[in-house]
Amino acid sequence: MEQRLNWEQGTLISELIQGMELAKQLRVHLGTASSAESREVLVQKILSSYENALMLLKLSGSMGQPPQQQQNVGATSGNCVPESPLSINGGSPRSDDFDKDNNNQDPRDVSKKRKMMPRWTDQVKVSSENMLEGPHDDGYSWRKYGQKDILGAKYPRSYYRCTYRNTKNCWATKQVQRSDEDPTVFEVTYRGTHICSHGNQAVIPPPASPEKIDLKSNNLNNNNNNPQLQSQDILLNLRKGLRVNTQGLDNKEMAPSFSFPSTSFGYLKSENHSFSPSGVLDNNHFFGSFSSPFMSPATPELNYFSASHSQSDNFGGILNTHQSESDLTGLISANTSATNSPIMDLDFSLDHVEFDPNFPFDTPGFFS
DNA sequence: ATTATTTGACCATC
DNA sequence: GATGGTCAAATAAT
Repeated sequence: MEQRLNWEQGTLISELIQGMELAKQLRVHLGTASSAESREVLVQKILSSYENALMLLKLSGSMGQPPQQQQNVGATSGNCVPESPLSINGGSPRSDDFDKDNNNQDPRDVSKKRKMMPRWTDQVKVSSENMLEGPHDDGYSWRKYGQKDILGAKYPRSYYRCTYRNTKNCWATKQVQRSDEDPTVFEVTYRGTHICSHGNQAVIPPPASPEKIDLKSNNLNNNNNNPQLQSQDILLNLRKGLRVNTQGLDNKEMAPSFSFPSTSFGYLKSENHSFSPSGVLDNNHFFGSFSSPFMSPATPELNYFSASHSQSDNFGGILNTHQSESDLTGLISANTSATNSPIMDLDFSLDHVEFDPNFPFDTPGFFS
């Protein structure tokens, strides 16, 4: 938790710094004969930065405490949550107990949060070729933490979490269930979004890497071609690209350091996934919401958001900060792909952009 | 030595 | 109580 909060703070600070830098750039632009276009771009960037920062503050404030305490410990979650040792406490090694020890926090927050994490299912077909070599991964580094025989299922379900859960507080998990009907098909249910930067290689899908582990154990760790993750990665990378480039001059300069491989967009539009009927989440959604002046014109539906709902910029940034997943999940509850139903993003974007008037922005130490 | 997997047990939910 | 999800000690792999 501490790590995450620090990370949020860092993100917040960098957003604010970015906003400041952009404002400086804008000032320079104003003093020169720069085009209105580039000024507009800068303005958008600035707005986006500050919106992100505010959103970050809001979500930070609403996280990590029971709702009834929200009004007076908004800052606490940002800075004052008791530092909890990640080490195992002697009496009860279970992390649930660890959570209980974390005062100021509902012990069920974590499980609740996880329950509300965005979730979507991907069906992955593993060719016999891959079966032999071991399926290549989805660009993320997963660590298996459990396996369970599921009632009525022929094959056990495997549970994976992000390898960087501890180091980067990345809470993404996935479940892999081999299909009864077609053993070459694996249903991969992803939960949570990666905040670790280690997924970025997914934008350029890695060559088949041997994951022989599961081959011997009946359940393959099949993780290829996951459009959602791809888009998450794109999101992350886009964010990175934004950052890098906003430190520079304007968006036209970002091309060399940032580009969308065309294949990624292909993945985004791929139909090779199905959503679970329950907590569905399509990250295309996020992608769509992550409007940016830099979005490729080749993605009209994305530009649609960009143009019509610039507020949704927030969530692109926030998503990357892995803010309150419960909040986010709520926001995205009406899941749909950007491709299929951009209208849904309208709600997604606008309903939650308002800031909580009661949010204690002036809480001492909140900005420290 | 470090990192990952296996697996039985614990816990929450229904 | 049954079930699914997670933990963590033991074990294996690197």
